[in-house]
Amino acid sequence: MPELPEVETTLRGISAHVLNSPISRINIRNAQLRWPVPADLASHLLNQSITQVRRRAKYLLLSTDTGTLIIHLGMSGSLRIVTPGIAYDKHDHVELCFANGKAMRLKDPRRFGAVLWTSDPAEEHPLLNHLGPEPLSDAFNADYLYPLSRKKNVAVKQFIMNSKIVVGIGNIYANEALFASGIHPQRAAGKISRQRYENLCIKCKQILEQAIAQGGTTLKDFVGGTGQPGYFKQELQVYGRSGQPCMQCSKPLKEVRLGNRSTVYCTHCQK
DNA sequence: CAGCGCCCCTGCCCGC
DNA sequence: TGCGGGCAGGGGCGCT
Repeated sequence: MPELPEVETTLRGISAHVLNSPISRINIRNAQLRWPVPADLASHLLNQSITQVRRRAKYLLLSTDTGTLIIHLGMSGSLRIVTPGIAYDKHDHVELCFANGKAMRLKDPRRFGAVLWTSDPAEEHPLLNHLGPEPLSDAFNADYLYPLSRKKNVAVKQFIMNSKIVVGIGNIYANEALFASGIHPQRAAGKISRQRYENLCIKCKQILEQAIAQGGTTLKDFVGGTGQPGYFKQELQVYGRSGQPCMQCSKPLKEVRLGNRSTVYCTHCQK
């Protein structure tokens, strides 16, 4: 999936095309996602314009004057801007057509994504109201992270992948940030110094920003809003490189499973 | 209540 | 070439 950089890339790709143009038609081709796509979407959106597009965690928030369309891309979702009428892909679920002649299609083969509507401020939605800070915000720093980590036995990788602690850091970038920080992914969160957390925060930001600059990471099928793949894959130091030589010390990278997610690290460079 | 699996689903890759 | 098994970028939820 789309981790934060891929969602941010999608946001930037779709924004200009979907903003401030009345929605002329909505096609729900397959309502089955993580939750059913609301059948009454059209009643909220038809003839309305999207006045704001933003991201919170990995949620895309498209707001009109009366509410917000919440979109999550799950593991395999992508949004594309197309010309209405071109052939649908097999797993195109939802299409919004705009008066400007563009259409936005959500495709999600694995259906772990979501399309929801809320008439309340989106941040108050139950899926969003408990979320931790954005990793690229100033609020994400050692002053915040270090005290939270005290007495926590959970592995640091799981700690930074917990959206109540900080949002948007998924499996790829958790692996990468820990490698860049020289921190062993299985180290207990509570046993890491303030200084190392400071470094970890900086590395998280650097890696996420670098990935955004490259249009995200395309492993298999991710495309940004205008159909382009991301090029950060070639920058990956550890993710997907189990058994291959460490880029720093050449020792073979090790892989373990942590919280059911593949975890790759260097036994020599990460302590 | 923190923490841990399970599970939702399709597709792809690997080994036999 | 076909098929079964395992695994994949997320995260809500139920159970202990």
